[in-house]
Amino acid sequence: MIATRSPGLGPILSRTFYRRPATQVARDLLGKVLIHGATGGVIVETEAYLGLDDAASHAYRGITRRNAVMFGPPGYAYVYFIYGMYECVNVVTEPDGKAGAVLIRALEPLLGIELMQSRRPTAKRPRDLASGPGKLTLALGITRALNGADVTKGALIVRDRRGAAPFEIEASPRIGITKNADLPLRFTIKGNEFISR
DNA sequence: GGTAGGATGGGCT
DNA sequence: GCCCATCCTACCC
Repeated sequence: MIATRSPGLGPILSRTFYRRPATQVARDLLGKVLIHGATGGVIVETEAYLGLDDAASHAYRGITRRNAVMFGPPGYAYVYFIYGMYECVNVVTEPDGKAGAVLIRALEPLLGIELMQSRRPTAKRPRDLASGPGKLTLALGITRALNGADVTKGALIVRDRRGAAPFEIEASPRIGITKNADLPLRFTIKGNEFISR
């Protein structure tokens, strides 16, 4: 089902949008468009990661060199390296000084699809291009060089969308974690075929 | 349709 | 030295 596809990009999301609780931002990012350079897609799956109270969060044990961006001002990218091979992208939420971020887990490809395919030669079908946090960073060319980048301006941005069909939000447990794994902090566009599972 | 196992290296105890 | 906010291939229904 392609419930979200239709043209009409709106304005870039403001810093105020991100200066809110991670759980709220995670829900509200669904249906928005993540863009890097000539490539981009509709956000169809997110996860909220909280701060010092969330054992699954990189921020749980306090500030370190890796996670420092999560403790800074909202509206910046937190990109980290995982499993020796992949990178994942978050947007930082909450006011400056309070840790929180939203992991972008899946996109419905929208812009620069041919370029994404060339970056993801193992993808057999469009739904495999960006249906996972490591896949979408490859498809969009997002690397750790973008850690700390301002997502309210520049090459990596999130834009609103006009004229998209309405959708339902489904909440479920976060994927791939073992600690604090019961909370329903994963959000998906219900029925969308581009989610990670 | 489904899943088990391996790849691969930074981060932190 | 162990733990990962993962993905792909091979193999089995």
